[in-house]
Amino acid sequence: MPELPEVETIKQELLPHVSGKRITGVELFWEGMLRQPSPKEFQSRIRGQKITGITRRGKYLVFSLQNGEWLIIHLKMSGALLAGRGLSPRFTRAVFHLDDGSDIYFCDPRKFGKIQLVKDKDTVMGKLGIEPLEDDFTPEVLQKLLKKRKTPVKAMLLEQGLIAGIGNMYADEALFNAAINPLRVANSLSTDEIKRLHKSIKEVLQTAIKRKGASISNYYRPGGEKGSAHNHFRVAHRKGEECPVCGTPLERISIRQRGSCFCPVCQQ
DNA sequence: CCCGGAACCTGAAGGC
DNA sequence: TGCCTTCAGGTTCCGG
Repeated sequence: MPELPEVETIKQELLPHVSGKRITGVELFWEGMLRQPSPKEFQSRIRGQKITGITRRGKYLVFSLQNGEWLIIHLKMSGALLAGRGLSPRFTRAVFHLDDGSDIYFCDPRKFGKIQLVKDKDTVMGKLGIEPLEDDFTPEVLQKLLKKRKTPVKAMLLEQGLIAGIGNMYADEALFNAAINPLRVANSLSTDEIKRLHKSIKEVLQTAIKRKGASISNYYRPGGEKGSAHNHFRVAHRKGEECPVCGTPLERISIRQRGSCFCPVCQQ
């Protein structure tokens, strides 16, 4: 499922396909994915616009258009964007036609993904928290975020208004690498634990980007290839397997209705 | 403000 | 083999 590393990979690999191209039309096969404006207005406002760039903010993909508007896509659980010509991928919910004859297909079996066209991107993303891979995400910043919180640290890591882009898989991986139990109350972490967690978050995300994301569920890159990050997961989605450090069977518990895999020995 | 839980969705996996 | 149930989880919304 697309989290920060997957969305970052899609951004990088989609950019050469769309940069400088003009959108000649959009077909919508399921209108529920469109958050705003109405389908007809969306299609008329986006038609003819040149795509000038793509950025990522948290798990959002942000296309900048020549007229100053923003096409914002969230892939949620199962969304994927494929680039090609004359394809008909399964679960296609929308197709963007470009002026070089190529198409961008938005495929999403679960129909959770959302598309919107806005003039002010802050109305969508203004409440997002800090970007964990930027230099201003320091151990001190993390300490301040943790201090106010009485929730389990795992739940806190998933809050996009605090840190933007971490999802269930990478939260589990970061906590394991920092040897912190996911149920630990956020404001109870020691300075040393916060330093370890900060370092682990950066490393886990950077490494996953190098591996082009994790192809769990429906994640595909724009060319149709999978990522390889999931092959290197140490605890995420590995319930019952042996802990890579101590050999103890990994456990899985539910925290805020999210499956959380961890080692009961290494993460006390 | 803070926290937890339901709803949105449907393919895939597991049980019998 | 096939029907049925359960599970998966990012975000938004709602209630305590």
